[in-house]
Amino acid sequence: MNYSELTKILSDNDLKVTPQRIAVLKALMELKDHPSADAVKEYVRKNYPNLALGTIYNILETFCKEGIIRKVKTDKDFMRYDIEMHNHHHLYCDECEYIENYYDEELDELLLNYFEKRVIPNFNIKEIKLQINGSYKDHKPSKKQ
Amino acid sequence: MNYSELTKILSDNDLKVTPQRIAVLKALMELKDHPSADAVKEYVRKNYPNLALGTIYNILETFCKEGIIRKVKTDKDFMRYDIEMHNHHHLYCDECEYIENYYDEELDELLLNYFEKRVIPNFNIKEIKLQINGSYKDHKPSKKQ
DNA sequence: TCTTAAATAAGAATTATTCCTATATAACAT
DNA sequence: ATGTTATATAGGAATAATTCTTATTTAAGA
Ligand SMILES: [Mn+2]
Ligand SMILES: [Mn+2]
Ligand SMILES: [Zn+2]
Ligand SMILES: [Zn+2]
Repeated sequence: MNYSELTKILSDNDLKVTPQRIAVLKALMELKDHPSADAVKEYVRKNYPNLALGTIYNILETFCKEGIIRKVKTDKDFMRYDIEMHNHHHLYCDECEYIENYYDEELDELLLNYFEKRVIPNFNIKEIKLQINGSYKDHKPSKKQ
Repeated sequence: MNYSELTKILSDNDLKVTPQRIAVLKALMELKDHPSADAVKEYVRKNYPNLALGTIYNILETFCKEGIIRKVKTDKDFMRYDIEMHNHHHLYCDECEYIENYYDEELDELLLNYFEKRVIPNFNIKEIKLQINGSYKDHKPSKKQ
């Protein structure tokens, strides 16, 4: 994704185009595995060694508010972020920190149909995400993302 | 659940029976809404004002290791815990911190069948949990759990 | 080029959680 | 019942992730 496509994402969301935001946006796209703020920091500082960590948190929060990215739920004590906004679910590996996107339209259809019939009293469903827990048969060792 | 039932849970898991562990176990059962360590602290200190927060974290971690409780994934920066170990899913309210258990055997059956056919390459599924996001039509205001 | 509201850098502060260690105690053996 | 010992706890310090504060910089529009 080139510079003008990245700026478009920002200006489409009424955000000022700054080098920091572009760098964070690019990092989120390159780092496939739902990076943490720290992982984003490591990545962007290759090119912007002075980019403040506080700024990264600001930008991530702004992107969340604008719906450019989402937070990913984990059972660790740090947050991870997801720039893939198309409908998908997640495969969580038991043995490492890897979280993979899982796309399955047939499944989405199945769930949609199921919850059309099966109404949950007093609750208004907006979306359903699957956490698929398990392990990769061949999983790569991985540190904090 | 009475005292001897609580002690049984501990001794069945080869854990020493201490007043602190009993108190935390009881708190987890009384506080239905997937309490945080802090919520457990507030609850147990009604009866044990000196019970150390570090001890609560120790106990929660021990219970997790023994499979007495589980961590609940949220997109907040603190952990929540779940003593309900029967198979269930979660309803996450958009507008407050409430997380409700959702039991649905028909759905579990449906998913089981679906993923018997639909094998995910290189991934070994252990369990599937639904995060059902939405809002209660009549939702109670709620602070940090 | 000028203006200004908004964004950033740098570091302090806060919060959740973990670590450390002296003391206390549950479980078991005598 | 009492003594022994490995383990658990209290209390406080340390750590790590995140948020806050404020002076400075800058993007965007006039
Ligand atoms: Mn994803
Ligand atoms: Mn639950
Ligand atoms: Zn793995
Ligand atoms: Zn609610």
